[in-house]
Amino acid sequence: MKYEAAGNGVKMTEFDSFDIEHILECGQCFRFSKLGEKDYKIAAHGRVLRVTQSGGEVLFSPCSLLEFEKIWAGYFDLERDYSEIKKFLSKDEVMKKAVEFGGGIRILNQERFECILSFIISQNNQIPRIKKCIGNLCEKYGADIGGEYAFPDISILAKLSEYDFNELRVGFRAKYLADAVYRIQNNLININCDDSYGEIKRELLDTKGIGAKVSNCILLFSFGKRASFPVDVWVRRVVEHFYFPEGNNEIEKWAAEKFGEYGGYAQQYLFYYARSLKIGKS
DNA sequence: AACCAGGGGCCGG
DNA sequence: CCGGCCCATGGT
Repeated sequence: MKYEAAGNGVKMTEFDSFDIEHILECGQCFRFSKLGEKDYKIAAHGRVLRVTQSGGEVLFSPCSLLEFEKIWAGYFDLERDYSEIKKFLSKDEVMKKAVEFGGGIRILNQERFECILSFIISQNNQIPRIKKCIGNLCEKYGADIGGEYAFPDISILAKLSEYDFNELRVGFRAKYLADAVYRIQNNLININCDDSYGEIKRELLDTKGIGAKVSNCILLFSFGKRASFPVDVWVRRVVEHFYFPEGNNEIEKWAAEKFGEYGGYAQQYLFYYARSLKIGKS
């Protein structure tokens, strides 16, 4: 991969496994909007970033070289070599198809506070509405960052009541959000150090509104626990369709044995593939 | 153990 | 255009 300053941004070339559409549409992130073909606006790290991809080039703007190195390279997981991951997963015929379909997926390294609240909102909810709810939260309590709004700081949200959260139209999740903010602020969920998978998982599961699926998303997307395999309805459908026509109630366990440390990548390829297939609705 | 809460997008009719 | 369906978790 190469990158250089270009106008008010940074141009990336000679890269592998990067497609901004795959990255944003595979269900891991909610704070983005589509401007055009492989042209997106993302809000993260208190900034707005436009990512425009065409013809073997990706332009990140506005963005300095320093900002690219310090923030976005990590955010987009650019240091990681995906060819090893893909090679391992593609030994399986179904996974080979899924990897080919979503070959440009990278797992973003997202901010933990935002990720925890976002995936509480995501429970029993669909992507357009999740984006709406998070947007409501940011517009009302986040800093203005030039036409967009940053995800609010914990110090702001810590002052809110369940009633305040309810006004964001998050429904019964309001009390979960208020509780999660309290638990993060009081280190009952420790987002500032790198504990083991088991420790974080326990802290998350002890939080009302966070169950198996949501905790795995948080661990995968913001704690770098890449073995996590969140099982949502799409992943369940696609896995049962291809591997267990009779059904399987232990898909997470199956994935752990089959994919091991690559579970999270497998899940993302499968999710993106499943959404395109529209299978199993009968 | 099965079912609802709660709500807005979405799909089929 | 509208009525029923979807959805992850906790509570009953």
